[in-house]
Amino acid sequence: MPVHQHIRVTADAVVLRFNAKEGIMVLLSKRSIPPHIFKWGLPGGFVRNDEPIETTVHREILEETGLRVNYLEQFQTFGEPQRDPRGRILCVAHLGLMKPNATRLTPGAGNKEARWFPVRELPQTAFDHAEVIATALDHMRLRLRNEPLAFELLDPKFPVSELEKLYEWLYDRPVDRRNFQKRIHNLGLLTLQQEKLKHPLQGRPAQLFSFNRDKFTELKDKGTFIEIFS
Amino acid sequence: MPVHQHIRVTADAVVLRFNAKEGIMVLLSKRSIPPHIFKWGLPGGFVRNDEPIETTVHREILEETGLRVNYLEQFQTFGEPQRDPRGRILCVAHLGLMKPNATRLTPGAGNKEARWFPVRELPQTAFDHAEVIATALDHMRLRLRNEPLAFELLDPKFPVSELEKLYEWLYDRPVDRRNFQKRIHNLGLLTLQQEKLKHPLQGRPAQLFSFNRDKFTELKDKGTFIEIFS
DNA sequence: TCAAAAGTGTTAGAAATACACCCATGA
DNA sequence: TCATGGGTGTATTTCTAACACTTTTGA
Repeated sequence: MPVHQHIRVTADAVVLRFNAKEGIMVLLSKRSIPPHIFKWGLPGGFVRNDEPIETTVHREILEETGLRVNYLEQFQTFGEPQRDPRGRILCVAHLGLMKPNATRLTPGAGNKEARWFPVRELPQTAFDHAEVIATALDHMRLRLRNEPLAFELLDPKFPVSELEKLYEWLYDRPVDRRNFQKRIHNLGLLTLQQEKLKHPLQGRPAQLFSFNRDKFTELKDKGTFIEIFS
Repeated sequence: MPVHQHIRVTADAVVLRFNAKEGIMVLLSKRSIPPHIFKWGLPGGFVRNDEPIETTVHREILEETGLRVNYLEQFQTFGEPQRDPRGRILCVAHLGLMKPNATRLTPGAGNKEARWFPVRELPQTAFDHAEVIATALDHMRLRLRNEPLAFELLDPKFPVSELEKLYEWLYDRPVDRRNFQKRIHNLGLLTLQQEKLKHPLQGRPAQLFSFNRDKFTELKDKGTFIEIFS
């Protein structure tokens, strides 16, 4: 049985970035070869024989887009027999998160065209990648309740409103500013920075905060079940 | 690159059962061939070329143990290059749940020996299966908060105390009986049955309840975020 | 001085927690 | 009648939810 098995494996990533104006964006690259030529697909590719799966993902993202994610987590393996016309190919799908700076795409870095798309306005996608993206967002919504993933999408120093707007975009519902601030500050996970946001486009400059990861780890080690937000 | 890829794929399952006396048990089968001969491993095996991954799991569980699970869900793919001495072999790991009846093992059904082990007293396990089991239990603990997985481990009609004890075993902490009942009943997910538990070993016979899946679906469709228990 | 976003407190209702005694059954 | 597990209520505290005006800045 194992001798005759012929299944190939790719590792692909749903890479997200966020900012308050544009919302949540996903990184796609335009396919330059069949199948699904000229459609947009997730960065990723075939796992090398001796390569850890996460390494494949980092390598392919870098090759196809020139970018490096600061957070990567596997979330599901897609394996329907007919999902790829080339034969049986499994896709080990990952969620990748980037901070707003460092997401600039330099055209011509590879031979592929890469672009950020708002998750609510995706182009025509290759294979089952639309389903993979939808599953990634569901996964993100669940994980965000208990894990500090949100901070992987924000600059090291950020205003509370930025965090709040991330939740509003992700869960697609309004959040009460006052209650949100109380709740977040009561958790004790944010450290006030001396600086304020420089040159806001408009309005009063916001206080900046940083995420206190040590405090989070301490709470988690104590066995406290942390509900960051819901 | 894809032409030279030589990676094989297995689908394996952490199958659980539960009862109040013995707690949570996991199904293992004794390996009859190298590597790790005579160690205990998860039921599972190589995915056939045109076979959906879940089908592999059902088939292998049936072949190795004669049992059928009533719930199956993929939770993680394990792919460290050195995890199997035979070469690069990925393991798409699943969580399987069974109801207390229908877990009787009939010896001699296959050529393998299969047994239930308490999750807290595992024997020596093959490959990285101890890690896979630990990850499955973490996954179960998380999913159980929002999904009605607990009922997959209980008989169709069960006393509330059975549900409560499942939570106590899984999270390894005591639960207040009165508060638990209030909370569970307030959710409105349990339907009172006319029957009472027949022939309890000791004490007053308990009222039986069934899980109201329609009600759960209705709440979920309304967008209510359901926290079953934590 | 205007427009835009930031910052801030109180109150009412809901939910969580802590806690102990009586009931139904079989041996 | 005893041992065993099942069933139940109340008071306190904590958390959640609803709600609007003032402050700071740049244009």
